[in-house]
Amino acid sequence: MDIIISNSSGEPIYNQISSQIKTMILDGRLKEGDALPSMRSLAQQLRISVITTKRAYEELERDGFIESYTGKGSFVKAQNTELFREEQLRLIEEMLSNVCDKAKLCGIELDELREILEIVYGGQ
Amino acid sequence: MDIIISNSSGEPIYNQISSQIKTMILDGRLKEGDALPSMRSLAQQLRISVITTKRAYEELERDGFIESYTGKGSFVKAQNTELFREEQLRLIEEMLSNVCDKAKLCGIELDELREILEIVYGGQ
DNA sequence: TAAATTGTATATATCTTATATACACATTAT
DNA sequence: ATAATGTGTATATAAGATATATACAATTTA
Repeated sequence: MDIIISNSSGEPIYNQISSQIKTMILDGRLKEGDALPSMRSLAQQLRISVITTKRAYEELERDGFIESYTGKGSFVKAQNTELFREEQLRLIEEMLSNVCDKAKLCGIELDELREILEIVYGGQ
Repeated sequence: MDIIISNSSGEPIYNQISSQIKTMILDGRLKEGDALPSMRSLAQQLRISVITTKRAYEELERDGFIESYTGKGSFVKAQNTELFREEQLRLIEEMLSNVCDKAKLCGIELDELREILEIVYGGQ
């Protein structure tokens, strides 16, 4: 499992893990029923504590992405992608609203924002 | 001084204060040389500790927005608005990049993002 | 059924946020 | 001049979030 964590980013490690796994589930790299690495093996691989991987998995379980069974392991659940899309849209709207606030504050026009958006969306 | 703080937002109080004062400086409500409310009076008004207002003012001082003098008070400095604009542009680009990552993850097209951007920029 | 592997729970350490209190400097009223 | 008040500053402390070590419980496997 390719997970990369940064200690300097300021984002909690358990969040980095759960969001990367979320991404893998949503883009199809992980499918319904697939087994996740055990909390211990992932912790060992990332050189962090089991408690931290557990917290990441708890977050994924709370959000309906996986299920864990004592003694067996953790597995990807069936996804409601449409519901997730709606949730993401709400988040994106909020983020764009923050961008607009920042922009207006120093006189950045809508056109300029549109340009930046197109550039960062297009490339990568 | 009209400053509104929220205890439930999750954003640190000192950040809420400093960012609102930054806004006032940048949109012209506060001008070079203007005196800020004393740390004590602002703390009293917001029913928070002096240490918290001090931390907000320290942040503003570190970012070059104000200067504080023991016994006298805190005052707005001359602004380099062009430099600030450049910094904000970098931040905005980063935020838009995050938006695009989120969008691609659940199949949201550039057109849809553009629409949302226009809506949240236009109204308010 | 014993050993190994899995998830879980408890107690602890460190950092960030927010605070109370006491201190140092400048202005103002006497 | 100087005492009183108002200003910013420094130290010690409390509460919450993040990450950990260690021991416990359930399942699988040899």
